Amino acid sequence: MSEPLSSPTSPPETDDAPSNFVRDIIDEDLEKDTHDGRVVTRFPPEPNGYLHIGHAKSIVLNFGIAEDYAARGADTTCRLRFDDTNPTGESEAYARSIEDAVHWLGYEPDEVRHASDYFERFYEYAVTLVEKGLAYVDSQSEEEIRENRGTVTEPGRESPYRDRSVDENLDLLRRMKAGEFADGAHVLRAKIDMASEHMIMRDPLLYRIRHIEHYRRGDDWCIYPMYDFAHCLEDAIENVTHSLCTLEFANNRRIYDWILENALPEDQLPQRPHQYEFNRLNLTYTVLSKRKLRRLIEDGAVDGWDDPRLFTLAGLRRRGVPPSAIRQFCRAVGVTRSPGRVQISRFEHAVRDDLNAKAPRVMAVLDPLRVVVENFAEATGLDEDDADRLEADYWPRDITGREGTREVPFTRELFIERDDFREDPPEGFHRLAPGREVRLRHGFFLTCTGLEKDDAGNVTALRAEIDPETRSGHAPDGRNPDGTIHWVSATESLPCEARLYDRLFTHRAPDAGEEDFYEHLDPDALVTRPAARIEPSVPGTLADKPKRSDRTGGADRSSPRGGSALGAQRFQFERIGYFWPDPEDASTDRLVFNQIVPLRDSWAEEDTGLTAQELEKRRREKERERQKQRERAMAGQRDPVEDFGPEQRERFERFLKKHGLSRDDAAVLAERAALAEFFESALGHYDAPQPVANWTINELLRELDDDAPAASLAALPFGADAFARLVQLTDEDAVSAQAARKVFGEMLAGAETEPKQIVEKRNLRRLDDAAKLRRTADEVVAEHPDEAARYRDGETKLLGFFMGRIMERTRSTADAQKARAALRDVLG
RNA sequence: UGCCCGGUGGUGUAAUGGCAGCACAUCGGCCUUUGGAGCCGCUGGUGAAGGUUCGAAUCCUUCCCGGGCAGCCA
Repeated sequence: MSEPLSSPTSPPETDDAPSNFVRDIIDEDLEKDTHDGRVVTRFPPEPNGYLHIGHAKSIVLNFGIAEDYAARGADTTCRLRFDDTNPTGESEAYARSIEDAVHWLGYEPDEVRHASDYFERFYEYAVTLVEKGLAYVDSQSEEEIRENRGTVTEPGRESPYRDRSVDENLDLLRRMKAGEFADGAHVLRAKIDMASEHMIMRDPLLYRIRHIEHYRRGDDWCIYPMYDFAHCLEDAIENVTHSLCTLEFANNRRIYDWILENALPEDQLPQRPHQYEFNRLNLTYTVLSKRKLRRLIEDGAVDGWDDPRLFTLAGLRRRGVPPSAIRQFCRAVGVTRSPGRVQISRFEHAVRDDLNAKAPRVMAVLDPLRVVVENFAEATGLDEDDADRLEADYWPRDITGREGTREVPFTRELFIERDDFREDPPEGFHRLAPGREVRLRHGFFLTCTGLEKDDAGNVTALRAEIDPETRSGHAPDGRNPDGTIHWVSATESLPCEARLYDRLFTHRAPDAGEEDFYEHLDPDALVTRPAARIEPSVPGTLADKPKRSDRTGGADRSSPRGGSALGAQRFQFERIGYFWPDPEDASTDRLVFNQIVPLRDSWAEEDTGLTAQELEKRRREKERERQKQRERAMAGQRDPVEDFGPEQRERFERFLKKHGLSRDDAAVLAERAALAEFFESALGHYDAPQPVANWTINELLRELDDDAPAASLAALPFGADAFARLVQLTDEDAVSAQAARKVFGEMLAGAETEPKQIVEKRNLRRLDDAAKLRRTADEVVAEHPDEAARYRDGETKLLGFFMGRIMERTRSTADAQKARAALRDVLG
């Protein structure tokens, strides 16, 4: 009976730890031992607002990596670091709420740090850059700086102060720090390149003057570092190995790398932190940006940061969403580099999935309709105002390992859900209607024998009779009603208020269009049911008031808290949804329940997903869209020669006429002078234009740095002659195409650059011995009987699978033609 | 328009040159004292065109579409 609500051991959450590109990178670094087996991550919020579910994704990512890799033996650390470099708007209160939210989510940072503790060190790094001539004090006005930055298509102009001497810069910087200048009088800038095509590199600002009190450092400083300067250094100071941030910082990686490469001592560079960007979490039917959330709150569209309609962590917490569900959701959505919008139904699924096994079932009626059981006394043998106390299970039978029951009073007058009765039931309606019989959950079968209406024609009460033989919920004659409905006693149930929350916006992407997202606000996102009734057992079974003390580390990680035997905070109101007492407004005299998430309701009109028809329509639209795009793509194709200069044109013509290349190939080579030169030089050693062109374009080109093709070509460990000999080797069938690519890989690595030598050393000569290939094919087929059967069954695409196995076994040396023939032979 | 990043069923995500898989949603069936849960099944996808390769979602080229960058914000 006192079965604890939480299982003693939490389920291993790492089981489904998804593979993602960040973990791939970490695996690789661990493999290469880049960081001596350390994996150091961090969650770096600025304490100027509240956290939302998007931050939860980042928290789960960073702390989850620390947990998972620690379990695998790595030396992991994950810190909470406040990125408090801009005192405007930052506060201790925000910092506390953020730390609290991290705890609530179930994580304990290895350490809590503050960027503001590093201000002295940042300054030292700034001095270093100035001394190296890589930073200068600029005294232009804010407007001048903006104007001189240029645009995405026009280069910027250098500041007239750009060439100040190191000594002058040092002096000015010192005086900025000393408070000799007013806000905006000077800034410190990196000296990089005002003409860079990367806007971020046009002499980015490093420090600005701000005579503002910092919530932790007081008046210690009047210059504050910019994000791009501070963040990478914070990571370096903390020995962060993998610095994870969202995609919009991808451009900033250039300056992140630049600062570290130029400010850090040489010996720290090999282990310096690297930034990786992942996709931020977006949800349908809601907004998540700090700015938009703030606006909703300040305008009174919602009731505060913890309004349960909001996807702030405070809101989700108040609504009753368990942290374990949020963690699971965050793991399930995945980490990639493609931005998208996750359907809210996935979130709801995660919450239901979590609560299904954890929330005991009770009954509540949100919109009560009175039912008078006219044969009560006669059927139960009790007095009219007595109660038949029915024993009801807290758990359905498919929830294993959970037991427990309570008594539910069954009286002459009941309440049922108004929705569960129709005077004129539509097709497929399984519930109560005049003359119909339904099962009352945990009790009798009940038949509606009549109804009462008010002057307006609204049904005000029902008359009904129960079958005395069905107290157990079963009929001796085996009949089984279509529907089962929930109910409470009219006289013994308790009044309560229920708050139902729905998505805040009616549009799947409220902030995506031109229009203001306010236009999509759903006024019905909060529906209050003030006259709800709940079975009397509930208040006594509630765990301690949830309040803000819901520190159950994600509920399932620590032992259940005291309180009643059941110790539950969250319930399923049968057939409605999951609920818990509102932490602010519920009290012992006032029952107020928040709906955490409704139950899935396959009877209700589904407005979340798309119907089959809509799906079909979408498909047709997509096909049309594709057709259109095909046309657009074709129309956009232009003659590459159009933009060519005279030299390129000349090369193009030569490749076309003299070497007989295709227009595409000729254009690719002609466009790139260095590559063209290499190509023609290779041709001098092996005069087979098309094969050499293929190799140049498809294999060589990708190894070149786009920004400096000539330099990377010159830096190649081999010349055009060796390259030509490689092409010749494969062209003359001495090695298979795949083996040739292996050889090329080794040439790039540089230890041995003569193709023939590599072929000999690695034993990569083409294998075309028919008997040998036949034996290999036999073995491969014998090893995969299932696939062989499927192939013989007509799944001929599996030939590729078998080819793969042969190539694997022969280290890519097999002659493809002959191997294929052998396979066909064996497979019949 | 310069640069960077991204496009895989309706949605989110796997497949690291070798069988396009998983989850959610949808639809159908089974089961059910919750129209819940569970179980089984169906439908449906690599933005386009060329190229390389025995073999391409993956490599190359071009195009199309979407996002980001011109704060003394982060």
